Order: sequence, then C-alpha cells, then structure tokens
Amino acid sequence: MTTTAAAATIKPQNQATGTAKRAGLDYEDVVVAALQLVETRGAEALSMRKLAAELGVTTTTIYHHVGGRDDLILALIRHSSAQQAEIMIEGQNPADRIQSVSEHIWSSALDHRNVTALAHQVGATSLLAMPLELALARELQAAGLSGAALRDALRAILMCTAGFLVVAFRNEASISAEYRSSELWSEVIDEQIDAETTQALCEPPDVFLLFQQSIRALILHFITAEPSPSKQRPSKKQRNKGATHD
Amino acid sequence: MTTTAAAATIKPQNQATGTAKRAGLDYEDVVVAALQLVETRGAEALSMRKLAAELGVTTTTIYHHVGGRDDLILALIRHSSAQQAEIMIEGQNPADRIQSVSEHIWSSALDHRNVTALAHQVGATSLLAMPLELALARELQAAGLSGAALRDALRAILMCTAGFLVVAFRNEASISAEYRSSELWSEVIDEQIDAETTQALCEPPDVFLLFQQSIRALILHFITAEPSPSKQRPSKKQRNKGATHD
DNA sequence: GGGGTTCTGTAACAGTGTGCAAGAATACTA
DNA sequence: TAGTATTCTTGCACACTGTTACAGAACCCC
Repeated sequence: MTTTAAAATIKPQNQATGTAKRAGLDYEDVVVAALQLVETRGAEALSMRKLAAELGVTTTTIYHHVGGRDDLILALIRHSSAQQAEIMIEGQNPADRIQSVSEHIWSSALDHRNVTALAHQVGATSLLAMPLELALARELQAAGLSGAALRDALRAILMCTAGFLVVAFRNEASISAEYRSSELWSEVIDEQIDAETTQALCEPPDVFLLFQQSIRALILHFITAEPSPSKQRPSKKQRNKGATHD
Repeated sequence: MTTTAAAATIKPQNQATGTAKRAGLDYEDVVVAALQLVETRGAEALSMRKLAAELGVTTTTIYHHVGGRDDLILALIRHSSAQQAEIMIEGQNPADRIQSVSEHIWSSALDHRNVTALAHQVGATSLLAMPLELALARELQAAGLSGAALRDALRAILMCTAGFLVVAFRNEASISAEYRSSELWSEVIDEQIDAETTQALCEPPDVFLLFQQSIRALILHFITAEPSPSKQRPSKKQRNKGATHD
C-alpha cells in the first residue's frame, strides 16, 4: 500500500542521492512501472494519477519523462513487444509451421492479455505483434509464397486471428456476459432452424479449437492457391470462386 | 446550435402541454436521440452531458428514463439492430448465399460504423448483428449443415468477419495511422524475406477483397467438411489435418 | 558561488459517469 | 374541487479522467 515502495524496489540507489525530492526516475522506469501496472491490475487501471502514485510522484513527472497517455501506451507496447520476440516454431511441413506461428500469436496475446487489450484500444496491435508478424512472413515464404500472394496470406491470417482473439477476450470478461451470442440464442425461436441446431448454438464456444480449425483452412487455401502474377484484380469475387473451385 | 431544437423537432406536441418544464421525454425519445448523436458525431461524442444538452435537459433525466450509460448503449444497439433486420440474400447455390449474408454483415457494420464501434467497445456486437446471425444460420442449414457443425461454421464466419472489420475500422481512423502494419513494414529489413515481398507488405490493404477471399475459403471448408457425429474432440489438430487433406 | 538546465509539485481547467435531495408538474383519488 | 401521490426534472456534489501553466526546488557545470 505504500506508494513509494514500487519506485524504491526499482531504483533504490537514486533515492539515496537526493534527500527528499528528485525521485531519480528514468524514461524506462516509468514505462516498466506502467507495464507492470497494466499486467497486474488490468488495462483500465492505467491512469496517469494511479501510475504516478505507484511511482511516488505526481503526474507532471510522467508527462516530463515520456509524454502524454498515448505516448506512454505506445512505449509500453513497444517494451512488451520486445519481450515476447523470440518464439519456438514447431512442425515439419510448411503448413504445420505456419499454424504453429499463428497459434503462437494466439497464446502470446492471451499471455499478455492486458497489454493486448490496451494495444487493441489504441489500434496498435500490429506494433505489439510485429516480431511474430515477421516470423509468420518467413514461414509463409518457406512455404513457397512471395510478393502479393504472401502479403495477402499474412494479412488474412492476422485479421482472422484478431477476430477470434476479440471474441476470446470478450468471453473472459464477466461484464455483460448476458449479451454473448450463446446467451442470445437461448431466446431464439425460429421454425426454419431445427431444435438441435438452436440448442447447439446455445452452448459456450471453444474459441481456440475453432481458431485452429479456421486458420488451418485459411492456410491451406492460401498455400494451394495459384501463384497470382503480380497484382491483377478482376471484377470482384469472380476470381475467388474460380480459384477455389478448379 | 440551439440545444432544444433537436428535442423540439422530435416531439413538438409535448413541448406545448407543459408551460416550461416537463420536457415530455420518453424512453424511446432518449434512445433515438442518442442513436442519432452517435451516428452523426461518432461514438466518442456520446456522453451523458452532451446527450442531455442535445435534448435540452439535464443528465438526471436520462438516468431516470433509460438508466446509466451501459443501459443507454444497450438500448441504442437494440434499436439499431431492429432497423437493419431485413436483408436481401443473393446467389443460387448455398455457398454463394452464405457468402452473400457474410458480406451483408460486413456492409451493414460499415453502414452503421459508429454504432458498431460502440457495440464493439461494450462487447455487444452479437446483440447488434443478431438478425443477420439468424439469417446466416438459416442459409447454413439450407447448405446441409445442422447441429454442432452448423454452430461451428457460423461462429467461425462471425469471428473471422469481426477480425476483418476491426482492421477495416482501424484503417479508417486517421489517428495513429503510423502504427498500421503497412507502415511498420516499411522499416523492416530482413535478409530472410526477399525485397519484393517486403515491398508488397508496405502497400495499403484492400481489406474487403481479402475478406471476401478468406470467407469464401472458410465457407467451402465448413460446407465440404465431413458431418461430425455429435461432439467428438480428438487430440487437437490431428482431426483438422485429416479432414481437409482427404 | 552563480547561472542554466533539468526535474518536480501545486493548482487549476475541462471533461467524464453517477447519486442524492429537493422541488415542480402531473395524475389520481376522496 | 381539494388534497394526496406519483412521476418527472433540476441543481449540486463527488470522484474520477487527461492535460497544462507556473513556480520552485535540485542538480550540473563553469
């Protein structure tokens, strides 16, 4: 509960130089304190005043060292991104390795769910997952893709993953749980849909299993797709239908 | 600029009954005013005080009629959901019709992007898109799916759509545009990835085109998948590999 | 020691959601 | 019609939020 304890444990040596004032804080000190605050108490616990109290200073100090709230969050995301850079990619064939990276993006986001939620709020998820994005690009290239085809495959996998993650996060939050899809379906009575299906839609989802399955389908689709010569974009979805049917 | 003008245009008759006070506001009046405020001035423009000023009353009146902010947003979403209920489904074969509904979910979210963003913030997107979710279930059933298989297909399509929508919204917002994936790739120098690919990853994405393509792949995967007997869940991804390869 | 830079605190501004207590306007009732 | 009861509305306050102008310490260097 002693607010200065956190700062003291981080930098005790500078606390000794100055008698009372001059907390001896650094840019990085503030950022790691903010990151720690977010990871332990959640994304909504990050406010300038709370962080300042945690550091034993005033908000003005934070503004002087790292800038406004957006700068702080961005710095925090960068810091967390560097931490979760190295990964272990498993699998023998290219598809398995791409799947492995995708699942690593998933588990990494869940491991740092608070930072991920924060990055999602400010629209900087790419900044957080950039190292994994790079690893994904490498594996896609190892699968034979390159250029526009690789770009499309990578983006599709990332966007799809983001969607599943959003739902996974939402299902964790106990707030407004009565507005989840499975709860809403329990009140649906539609004669066009048989009872067994309606009941199945009321069951809570296994988001990760569905994620694995869907990503797998996407990977196979983009790997086995014909190598599109540069950037042709014929009239809308005609191309997609033909490509997947033949 | 006259704050009472909005309320007057909505309910001019009740303004005449009471001499000065008693604004004559209804539950629905507040909700439609909030919806209008969100649609015209954005999701972040919805505050209790701004809405109250728009209606020519005080915040307490809103609290009395519809409740707190969450209740207001939920009511707003329900109202908007009922408006965008009826749709036109095109296509001859089942896959095309499922694709049509999916794209309708997309365009509907973009047409009401502010409400969608708001629903996304409070985690009630299912509440907003429930009518379209129902239409999607019907088309999936028409394609021969039912029970757990239909449930999984529906959820996969919805989650994937949500992911693409998040990115589409993010790319629209001009704030923090320098943290988009395409901008970050312009600073990447990786010898394992060839230059052509790196350059392709710097190009701005055509999110809708990718959405169409990916959803198509998902639909074909879930439609042509074997009818899984009830709810077997064998060891992780072994099943997925076998199902899609054979 | 003096001057300049760097850091920090105080206080304030303009917002946000929310709740309490009181009064006005209407509806109901005897 | 008079009086009560209920519904509606307001004013004010509380506890927050991000942000900044100003002033004064603390430090470094000469």
